[in-house]
Amino acid sequence: MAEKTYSHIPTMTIGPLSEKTGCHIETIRYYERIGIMPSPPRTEGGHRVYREEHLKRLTFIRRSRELGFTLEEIRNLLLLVDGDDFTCDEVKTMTLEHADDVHRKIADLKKLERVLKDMVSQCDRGDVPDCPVIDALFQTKAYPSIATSP
Amino acid sequence: MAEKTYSHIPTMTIGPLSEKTGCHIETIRYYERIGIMPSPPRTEGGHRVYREEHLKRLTFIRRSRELGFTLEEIRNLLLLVDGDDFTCDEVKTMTLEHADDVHRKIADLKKLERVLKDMVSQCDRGDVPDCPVIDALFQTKAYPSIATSP
DNA sequence: TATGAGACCTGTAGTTAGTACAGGTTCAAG
DNA sequence: CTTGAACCTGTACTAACTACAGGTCTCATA
Repeated sequence: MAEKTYSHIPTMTIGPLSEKTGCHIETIRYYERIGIMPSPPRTEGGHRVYREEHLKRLTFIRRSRELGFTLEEIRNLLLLVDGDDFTCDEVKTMTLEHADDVHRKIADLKKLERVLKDMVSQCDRGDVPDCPVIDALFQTKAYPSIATSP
Repeated sequence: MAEKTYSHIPTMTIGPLSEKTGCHIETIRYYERIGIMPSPPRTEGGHRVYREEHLKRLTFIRRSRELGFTLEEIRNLLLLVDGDDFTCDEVKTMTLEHADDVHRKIADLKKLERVLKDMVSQCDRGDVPDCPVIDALFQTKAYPSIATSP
């Protein structure tokens, strides 16, 4: 009964980890390459063997990506988590900054939508070859500048 | 008075073109490389010489980019313009499709903003080490799925 | 125990829309 | 004629992956 391996701990290869997290296999390997996922132990043949902690970490990364954090931001969040001396305040600040970014992006896109709709509303005569949209695109400054955030 | 060159047509090198359009020089050369700007004539020494038509075309591209069209979409718009047998309808359709994209993106980002704000609103006790944001990020599905468009 | 399908491996290249050099040449003003 | 700014080419880099090619490992079944 006593085994020298950790076989009593549930492990998995990259395939199941991929299924459980919804991350593509290539993405998981990519995360390892760029250092936000640790290199897991391998089988003798070289296959990656993951444990519960890897699943947790990858879930965290995935979830953060879904929320639009960049990998750089996630890297920082993970540093805080790993250091385990972070304060809630630091995390809150980062999240609020990100929320602001999102907010700005929404505002930019709304302006954009407005301009596009305006342009289209000019052309309601169907199949004439003269096109107000094209005309507008040739204008240097037909509308107040649209500041699309990077 | 009769000159065999086109010196009576206003020309410019890449620097002034860059200034007038707000496109970086490298970007202009890039557009030429990928074929959405034509290769202009050159001086004997190899410097690019642009004319009014180049300025117009680049303005068109710039403006379209500002409006969030991809280079691929712009390529199509330019095909229509170049073919000069396009109908306003085709352009209108493309623009409306793009507007829809933008609309969806706005909706997605709004959901995102909501989730971020919700997460942050959980943590109002300042500097405790236990952080609801981090906790939420470790959850597989703490919120209804956020479909961030590609 | 042999075998074969399927899972896994590494490494490289491509995607989008540019930006940032290095190292060399040309232009135009004085 | 000189000099410094502007221009040239070519390559490499960015973010966040995705998509192979070509080879190896695993493990359930015969």
